[in-house]
Amino acid sequence: MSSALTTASSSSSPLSSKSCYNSDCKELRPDRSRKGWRLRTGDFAELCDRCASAYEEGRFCETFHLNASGWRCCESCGKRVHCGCIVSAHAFTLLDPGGIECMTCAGKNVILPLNPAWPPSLLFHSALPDRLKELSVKNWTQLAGSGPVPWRQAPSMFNSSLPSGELHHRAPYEVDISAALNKLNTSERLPVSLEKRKNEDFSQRFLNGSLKPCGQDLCENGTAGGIKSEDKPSSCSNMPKQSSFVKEDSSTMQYGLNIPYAPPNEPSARGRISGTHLRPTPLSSLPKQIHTNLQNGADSNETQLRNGRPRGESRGKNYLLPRYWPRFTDQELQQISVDSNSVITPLFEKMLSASDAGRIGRLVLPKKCAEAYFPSISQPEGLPLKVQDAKGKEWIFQFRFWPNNNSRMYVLEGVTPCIQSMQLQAGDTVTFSRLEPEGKLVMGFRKASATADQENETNKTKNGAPVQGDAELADPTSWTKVDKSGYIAKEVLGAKPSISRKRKNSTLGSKSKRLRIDNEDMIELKITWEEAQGLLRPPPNQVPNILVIEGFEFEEYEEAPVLGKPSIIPPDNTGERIQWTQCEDCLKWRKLPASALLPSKWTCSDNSWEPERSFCSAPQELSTEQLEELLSPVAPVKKMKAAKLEPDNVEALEGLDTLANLAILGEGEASQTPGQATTKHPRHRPGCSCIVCIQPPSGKGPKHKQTCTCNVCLTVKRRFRTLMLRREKKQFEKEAETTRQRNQFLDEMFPDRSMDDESLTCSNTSTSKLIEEGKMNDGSDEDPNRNKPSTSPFKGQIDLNMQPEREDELSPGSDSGSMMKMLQDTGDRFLEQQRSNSGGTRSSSSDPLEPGGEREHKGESSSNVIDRSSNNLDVDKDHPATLSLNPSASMSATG
DNA sequence: ACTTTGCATGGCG
DNA sequence: CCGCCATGCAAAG
Repeated sequence: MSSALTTASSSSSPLSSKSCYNSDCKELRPDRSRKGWRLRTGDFAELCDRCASAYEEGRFCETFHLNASGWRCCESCGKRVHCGCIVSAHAFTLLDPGGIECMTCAGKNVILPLNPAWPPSLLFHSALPDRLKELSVKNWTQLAGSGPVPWRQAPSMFNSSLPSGELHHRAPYEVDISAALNKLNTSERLPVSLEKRKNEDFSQRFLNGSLKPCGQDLCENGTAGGIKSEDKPSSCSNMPKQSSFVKEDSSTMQYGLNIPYAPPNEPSARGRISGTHLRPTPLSSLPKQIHTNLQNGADSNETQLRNGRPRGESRGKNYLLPRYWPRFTDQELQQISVDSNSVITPLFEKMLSASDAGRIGRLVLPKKCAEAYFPSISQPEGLPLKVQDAKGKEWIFQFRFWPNNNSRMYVLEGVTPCIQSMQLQAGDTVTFSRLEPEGKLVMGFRKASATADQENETNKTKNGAPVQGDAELADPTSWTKVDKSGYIAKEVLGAKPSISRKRKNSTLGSKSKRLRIDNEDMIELKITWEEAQGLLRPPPNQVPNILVIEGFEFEEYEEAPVLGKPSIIPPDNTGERIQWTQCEDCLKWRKLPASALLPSKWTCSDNSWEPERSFCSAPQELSTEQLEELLSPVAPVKKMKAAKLEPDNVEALEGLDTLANLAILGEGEASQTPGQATTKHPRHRPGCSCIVCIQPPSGKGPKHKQTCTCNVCLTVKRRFRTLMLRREKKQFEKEAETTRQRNQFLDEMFPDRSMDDESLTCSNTSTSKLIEEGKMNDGSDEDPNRNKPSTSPFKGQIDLNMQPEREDELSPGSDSGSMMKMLQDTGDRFLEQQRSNSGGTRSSSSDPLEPGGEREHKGESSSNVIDRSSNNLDVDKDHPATLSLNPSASMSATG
């Protein structure tokens, strides 16, 4: 496979202690050797001065691997980059369209993982926004129980669902497990009983991919510049197991996942680099942390220092029950972060039991959490523990334990005042995090009510986005009350906290739950990525950087964005930055300062900026015309801005461009006048361009013939075609799955085996073809960005109603004769199928809709008003965005 | 009599 | 079957 890998450093067996680890180097290393890349053992390659210098200066491959294979050129700057060994593993990033980019270039352009794991569903994605959306909405179930969601790097985490066979991916961030591995060296194993644990078992999670980074890291670092066959996945899978049982010693080492949270003040390069390497970020499902470490070998010590925290002797054996996994939202994290220099490490959380919240003032701590994250105590009396709440107030609790069945029961005593101050009760959740580098413990909370509302809302309509009609949105300056992570507390299904006397609400179990929304009935309740985008606002007092990625503008925040009520921010031509938003009650549009952060349930009464319009009876300032203008497609939007529609382009879009466009342009019989409020769906607002809204009410409107090519029909047909194509693709993918996994690994590690093409080819040739076709059809696209090599062929032409995972779907804007024919064909098939199978189970995600017929809203793309200009984005509400989608946040763009 | 403390019990995963 | 932990409960204050 790759001879390049058998490089010097690739010699997997450590050389004699005195020789330079680089086997291409004949020198003996001096007594004081220098560290190179990290090895599987957690140690670092011991290099002689010369090699170490080369390594540190990034010249290692140039020096020693010059003749090895695996050299490629950066697509952006053309620089040669070695892509075939461990040393260079982080020096490049794989581009979606193929090719690689050196980190310098990647860092400039990207804040997202460029070497994603490419889960099957992503294999065909080329447009970044789509990938984002994909990431945001895929694997929802995997989000369950997942850990903190780093808003900057979140995209990577959605890959945690990758099958175990995909352990090959490189660590999303370099995970500093060196310390853990040090322990590995002293390797103390856990009791067998522990090792046997399934599912929640640390090792199990490792194996199934959720702890991939460590595993990958292990692999990567353990293979010292090359991969030997025995080092490949199999060995990777073994390693984690070991490490997962490594016991902690008394050092300051921390195990577990790094929190995928980029310190705001960290050099962007670092953040980006970590981002670019990310991939399957395990959602940090495990609250334990391993600090990110991008410099091989650079900071294991730092890590330890940073986390100066005594460890219990049994800490290493911890794996936490999912119910304790921290599910902080980025918002919560952000709020906790008092000091921008601090990094928050979510540790764990616990739902308060009746006794916890009771007057006794004892909070029972999950044993493993206590042992993992709190100081180790040997006396039952324990220690006073200083804990800071999210407001910065400090509390001192007694952290102690009781002997219990040969074990311990850990409690925090004296929590009553704190609990009361937070107004918590049984069912609410307290969260524990640590501020780095101070190591300060921070206690936060999440009200069950907020969670309940949130979750209900989530599951009813928005998938976690506290938008209109949602429960109270957490006041950004106050406590975080909203859990956007998509989980539902057990109580929320019942009648609120009232922890039943019955122990452990047996019906629902003690685990947090997320109502499944992947059924047809719930689809209409989902929020789209696009909509979610529309809810994101820069954090207070933050001016986002604008990045252009693949032709799309993104807002990049140094801090996590916050959620707000959708609003429209018109162009800033007067110097007065304002936004328009709609009252929840009277639906009148009100003008507010653009900087105002609006709660999801904003009403006129909240209008403190314009007292005379702080009640619903006050007339609307905007005329219908003005509103229309505001809502018009060319109106600037707040969020994700796809390639702009120039008036000239309208022609090109005629007939087949996105539904949204058509609807907005008022073209076609079914379209609605923009600005005209629709009542077709509660979530649809004036200007909503989804298929539901652009159609006349049930039974009304013209009949559609089979040959009809109106927007609606075309859309329906297109969607049907999508469905069919998807089915085919699915089938194909299934077969190719195994191969692809292997290939992905190989491709990523050994690009010289022409991974780009191969992965596509082996995955789905028809899809590739379609992509090709899409490229060709892109001729009418005047998007200036399309010349960018790494740009998706669909940019600017992505249909709102397409499925995120359907990049193979042609944009209707790129009309052609064959396209029309295809639509016709699929449309016919659709109609046929409809005739013969009218009540059958239908795929909710690509449910064909009958033109002009009575329909329910089943997951159509209902673009949020504020997001209308993003109608070129491939958004599908079948893939709701979760607000824990912090990635989206970081990717938001201003209009 | 009431509260606090430390431990025991047993349901549950 | 075993460990966790929510809660019961008795002793101590």
